[in-house]
Amino acid sequence: MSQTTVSRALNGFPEVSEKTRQLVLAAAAKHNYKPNSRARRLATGKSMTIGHLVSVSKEHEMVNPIFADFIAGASARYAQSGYDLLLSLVPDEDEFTSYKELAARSAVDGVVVHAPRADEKRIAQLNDLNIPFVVHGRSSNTIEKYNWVDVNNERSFYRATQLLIELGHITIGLINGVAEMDFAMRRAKGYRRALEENQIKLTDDYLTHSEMTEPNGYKNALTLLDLPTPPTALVTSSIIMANGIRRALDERDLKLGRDVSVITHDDDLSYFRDAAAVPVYTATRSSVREAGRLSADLLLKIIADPGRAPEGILLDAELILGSSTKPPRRP
Amino acid sequence: MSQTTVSRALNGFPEVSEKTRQLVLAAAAKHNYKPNSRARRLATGKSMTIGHLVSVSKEHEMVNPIFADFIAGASARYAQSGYDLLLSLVPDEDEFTSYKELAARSAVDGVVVHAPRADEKRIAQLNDLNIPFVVHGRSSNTIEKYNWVDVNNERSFYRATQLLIELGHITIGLINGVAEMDFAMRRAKGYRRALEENQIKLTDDYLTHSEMTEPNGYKNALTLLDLPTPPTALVTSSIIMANGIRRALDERDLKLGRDVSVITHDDDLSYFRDAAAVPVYTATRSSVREAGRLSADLLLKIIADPGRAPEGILLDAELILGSSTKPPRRP
DNA sequence: ACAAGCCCTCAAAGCGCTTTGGATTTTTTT
DNA sequence: AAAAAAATCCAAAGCGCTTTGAGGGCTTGT
Repeated sequence: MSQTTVSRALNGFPEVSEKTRQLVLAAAAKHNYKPNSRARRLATGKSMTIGHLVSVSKEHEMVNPIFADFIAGASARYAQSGYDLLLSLVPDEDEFTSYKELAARSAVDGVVVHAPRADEKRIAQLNDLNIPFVVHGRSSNTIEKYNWVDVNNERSFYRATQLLIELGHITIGLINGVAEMDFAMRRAKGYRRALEENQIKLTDDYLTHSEMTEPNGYKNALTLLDLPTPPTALVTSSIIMANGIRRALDERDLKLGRDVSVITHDDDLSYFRDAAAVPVYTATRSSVREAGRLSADLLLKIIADPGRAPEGILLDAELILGSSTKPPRRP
Repeated sequence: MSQTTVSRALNGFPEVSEKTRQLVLAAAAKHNYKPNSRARRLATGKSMTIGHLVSVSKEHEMVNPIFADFIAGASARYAQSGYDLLLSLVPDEDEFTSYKELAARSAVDGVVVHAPRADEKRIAQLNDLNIPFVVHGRSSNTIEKYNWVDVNNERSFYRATQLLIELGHITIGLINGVAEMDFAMRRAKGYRRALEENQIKLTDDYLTHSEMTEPNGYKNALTLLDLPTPPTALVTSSIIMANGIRRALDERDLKLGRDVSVITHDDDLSYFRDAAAVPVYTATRSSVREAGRLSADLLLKIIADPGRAPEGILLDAELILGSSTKPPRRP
């Protein structure tokens, strides 16, 4: 049997009879034959690989656990379509170089951009390189068109803050992510808008920006609690920070909910799933794993149809009521 | 200038003059030329890719955040040597199929095996497939030789338990990982050995096994605290579970350290780094990122020299004193 | 100045597939 | 039953590199 026939049978071309196809498939299964990906990729001109470049700041060397869940979502989708997932953690100053290199050696058919900043150079760069990409998040100060999957950060933090205000809180802190990140900016915006609409004036002392680690949650919570007029409620950007905040409250002998209300953004991480009948935290919840799935989906569509107009997918974070929010204690 | 010369210049062969090489390099840099990886891989017969297959249990769909840090360590090492990292999350029943497929289509030059069980079929399977691999962890019930990088789990949990006993604790619980996992088994063994050596008899009620999530830490801590004779000290396998334990203590109005002592294993995750002058948790600490680096290192060595005798690298977890351990309160 | 030797360069083959275009066989039509 | 059409199959080219085996230019020795 000729090579052509085998190739056609395996790749589902119509020029081969069903009978032959079955024969070929049976033989392939028997000998555990799979076309060599290297040869196949060279012949087809596709690399059947999606790149995920995660930038790691040189000093901090941190990898946000949300990547694990995001990638878990994406990976499942790639597997379905026969794509491989190439993961690369790059020092952030080398980011562009890495993209360029990937493009030059044509190692990937597309990439996912993680953690965009409000000013994000990568978008223009990738458009220049003409390599299909999807951004997980958005970039406020970017005018170019691009494909993205994001959560309604501004609106959900507006709602979270609004909820606290309705409960009677007036002094509300925000323990946010790194200031340059787009999502952090949007969240701060939502928070500020809610305060303004209710004529609440708070200085920026009530707003902290940092990498969303547990220790930072702790530290920033302490800082806010030490203000002359400490907040009676906190909004925070990550359930991991919320864990740190809880520790800070504990140390001050304050009780979560009773003494200080907390609303957290909840990415629905598999190792921090808040699935009790009454959730521990009142939260703006949106599954990052689902975002991964959708991003992968969108990217594969773009690759299949390069002429496609850029699309944005906005996910709704739900505001979930838990037991970490109560009216402030009467003084 | 001929293709050969360019190829040789770029790949550092001695048959080309230094002058020519510089010329070629300059031209390559100018046009941003990088050899097409697909073609190169076909020609060389190497795929220059390392596979990381992470198995995800279908029901739980969980991705342990330690992967993020482990892979961060490994990724850096691969990048240095020009290798790509192929990440695949596979439902655990498909594990072997995935390895076989990867081997058949020769998509990777080697793989890293994550989270081995005490009975681990993958090791024999990979040996059969004759594909270079390194196990992160070990498999107690496996007689075959293989390369591994592991922490001294038994010893460090022995020491942790011993420390609690020396402080005066007699009722000590262990909140462990999934029972089938090799590391969990070793940790339980170390814990039991310390108890036995001190003639402390405790039923298995004081030992819980589960996925190492925050909610499980919480739930299992509550279970133990509800025993007729509740433990005055806990050992746990993950700092994430420790966060859950802290929440459980909080709910019972117990103070970490004062009322209940806790020692946790600490993988030194970047988002949970316990770096205070006096650490929050007394812990058996070992950087999983470093383990990633070492695993990658070892795997690349094996690939470079297939004749190599299998090697095991045993890392020492340090016992770090923090403020979560005190003598038990006098009743 | 010529031959020998060395260093550098080149043309061509091959990696294992896919894909094209033509050849062969089978089926359908009249 | 012969011709036309359809269904199969096959040989060969090509994907963009690396690598082999051979040729060309330059330096050195006599």
